[in-house]
Amino acid sequence: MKRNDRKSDCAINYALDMIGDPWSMLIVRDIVYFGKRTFGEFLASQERIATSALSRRLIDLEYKGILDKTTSLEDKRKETYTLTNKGLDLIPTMLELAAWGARYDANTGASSAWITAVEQDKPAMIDRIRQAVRTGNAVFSEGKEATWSL
Amino acid sequence: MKRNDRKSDCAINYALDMIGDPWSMLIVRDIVYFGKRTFGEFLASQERIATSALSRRLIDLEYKGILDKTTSLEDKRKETYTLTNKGLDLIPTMLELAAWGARYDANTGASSAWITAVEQDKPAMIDRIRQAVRTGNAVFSEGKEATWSL
DNA sequence: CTGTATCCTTAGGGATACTG
DNA sequence: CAGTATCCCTAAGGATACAG
Repeated sequence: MKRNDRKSDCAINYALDMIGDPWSMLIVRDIVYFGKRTFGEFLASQERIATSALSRRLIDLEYKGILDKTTSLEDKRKETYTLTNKGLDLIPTMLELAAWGARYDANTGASSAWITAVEQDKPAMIDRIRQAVRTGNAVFSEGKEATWSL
Repeated sequence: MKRNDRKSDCAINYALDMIGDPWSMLIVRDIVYFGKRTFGEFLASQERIATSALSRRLIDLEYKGILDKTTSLEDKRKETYTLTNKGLDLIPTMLELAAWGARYDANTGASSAWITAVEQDKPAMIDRIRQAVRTGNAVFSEGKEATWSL
């Protein structure tokens, strides 16, 4: 029996069943930070996820109610992935992960300014981020985390 | 090549490398929520981790600087696991996971009172939790999450 | 180009035996 | 009891082919 089959009445355990794998939060990050919405955009992420893995993750996240998949209006072949409300509610968790990571990872000095800004007034920032994502804007303008626009 | 080998300058990616597996945060939870400190106590968690898996997780978390392992003063055979500062700093992330999980998991209604209380004044609660953990106290008095004491 | 299917490989959990 | 070692098995990622 695999761990995922184990139920418990713990909310943390539930959360880990939902997004406690190595990729899900990175997909959320790609959407929130970089405004990504398509398969190809996710595929081009820094961490080089394989197509098969990405495909499964997207299906899984949709099944779990974290992503919505809709056919693009412009290009019918293209599917567009957006965060559901359940997915948008992961923003605070994502920010805490980022803050913790930035604190202890020697390689992420560049993003510390942004992290610090978020810490100043977290609830307000979460609102602004949430709004930005819902309206299709990205937190970061480029592939770099150095320049953010909120 | 496995995903863990992939470096990126993303703080979230770093955080996921550290604690993005299915067990690490549950061990942190066991320490923070229930005041657990020994192998046997972790082993008895609701989710029934196997001895071998627990052993590897503990070694790994110590290696990553999240846990400290010290020989118990009373019983020399017994190792005691405590959170480092780096580990204690995971408390905010853990609380966000719990809040998110409680919101969307139908089975965790029992813990919502506690979650609500934390949301009232999160920074203060984090401090109190941190202090409690450092002094060896548990947030929850029993195996149930219903009764908390802070 | 978007996404899935296939095949291969591996990390890591489960059960259990075992050492101290 | 604390913890590790061994063996097995499965979930899931990587590479790639390929279908729409």
